Amino acid sequence: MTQEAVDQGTRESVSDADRVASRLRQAIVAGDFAPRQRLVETDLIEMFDASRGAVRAALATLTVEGLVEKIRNRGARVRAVDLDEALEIVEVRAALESMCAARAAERVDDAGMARLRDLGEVMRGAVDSGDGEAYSQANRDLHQAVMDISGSKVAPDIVQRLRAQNVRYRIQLSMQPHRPATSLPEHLEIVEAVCAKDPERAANAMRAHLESVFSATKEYFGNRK
Amino acid sequence: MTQEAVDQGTRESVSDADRVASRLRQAIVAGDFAPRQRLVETDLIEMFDASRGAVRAALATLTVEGLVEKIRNRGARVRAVDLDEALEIVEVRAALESMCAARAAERVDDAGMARLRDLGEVMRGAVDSGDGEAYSQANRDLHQAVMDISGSKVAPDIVQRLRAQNVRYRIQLSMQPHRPATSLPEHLEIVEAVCAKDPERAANAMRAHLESVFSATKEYFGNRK
DNA sequence: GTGAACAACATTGTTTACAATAATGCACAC
DNA sequence: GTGTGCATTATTGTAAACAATGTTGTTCAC
Repeated sequence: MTQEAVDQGTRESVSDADRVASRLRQAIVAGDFAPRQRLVETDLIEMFDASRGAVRAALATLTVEGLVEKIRNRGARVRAVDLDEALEIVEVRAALESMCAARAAERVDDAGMARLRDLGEVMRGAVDSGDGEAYSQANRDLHQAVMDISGSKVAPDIVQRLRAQNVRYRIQLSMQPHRPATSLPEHLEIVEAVCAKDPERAANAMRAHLESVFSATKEYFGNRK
Repeated sequence: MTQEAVDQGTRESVSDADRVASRLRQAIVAGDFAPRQRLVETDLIEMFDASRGAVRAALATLTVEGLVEKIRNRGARVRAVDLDEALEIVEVRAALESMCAARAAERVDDAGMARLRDLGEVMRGAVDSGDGEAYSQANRDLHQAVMDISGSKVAPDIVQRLRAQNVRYRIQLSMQPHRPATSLPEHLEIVEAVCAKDPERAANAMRAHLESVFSATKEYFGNRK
């Protein structure tokens, strides 16, 4: 639930169930499990070297989070998010993240501005060198940084959960060769708007960016399916 | 052992864990458990006549939902939402519900308009007769109706979960004698705006209403605490 | 060859017992 | 009287066994 998903080594007294949930979540989000892939308890026990109870609790957790779906007496599988829902998720993100962006513009300090500008430069460099993986990572970091700076707690939690749910669409979209070049200026405008401490401009920049993501998702997957 | 006859009746085989989660959630939201009250597994087993595994799974579910918090080796308790978080929740609701209100205004049909206007009349009547309970119920129904009409799925789910989390603030606020009279016109404006099929007006009406809730919450609880 | 009944298997749901941990109360020294 | 250390108790965390359910493959009648 929280971002303490470091690992089990450093942190003592983390229950097995939480550990399994953390690693399973990470595996799903990383794409190690395909959508609709069955999650057989026995396999997970071996994979994570945990008891069945822990695996079971982890599956229950991820089910509530929307990453896994369970059918009674038929087990769990990775939930497949359809296009309509993925688009809804982007819309909700737009509503919440634009709100957080405005708040971030109100509260940002020097350290925050440095962090944002740094991420902006990383993204620019990634586009120049064509490093899609680095861009994707910086993308995620930037969105997270804006929400951290906003000082909110409720909205970021929700957004993080939603981002995990449609990770498949985000990943495939970011693999489009031209996509980073398209979204780079949008991201840079978010950085500038927040650093200018202009809440309305920041909200608009974030909303414009996510509307761009919305259109690109609709375009790309609407045709494919 | 199984008295699901009283509970689900015709419903086909709902797991014990889900049944317990459902009833426990309802109990918390209804205020049968005070915030920070301990939830000892043994007690819940007796209370709901369920196995320990089922109780445990239910507690895990409600923990992810944000209604319960667990401390390792120290058990579960009803999570207490502080004022800051309650206000954040109202802000998030404003962002999401105003979006849904606009969507509802675009999609509303005759049946939906009839439902909204009916609820508006119920609220007006409740204010006239001073029936706070009826007003509260209609209030909840109205917000739910707008989200139903919006045809969305993601945002309503989130809002419902958030509403459950700060139920305590909502209830106490609605007990303020003058509060229904204040919020009635706001609610009626929402109804009118949606029925006028004016998305922007609907979003503004919903946002204005929730900003009013925000202010009232801050005012009332900010002084008390 | 086709379809239905049935049996063997795989997987999950449930219950029970056991271990680990934190809270509590008591004795005892000072 | 007060505080510390120890033993007891209450409560949760973990593991294993058992029961129920769904799935699959096979046999047999037609």
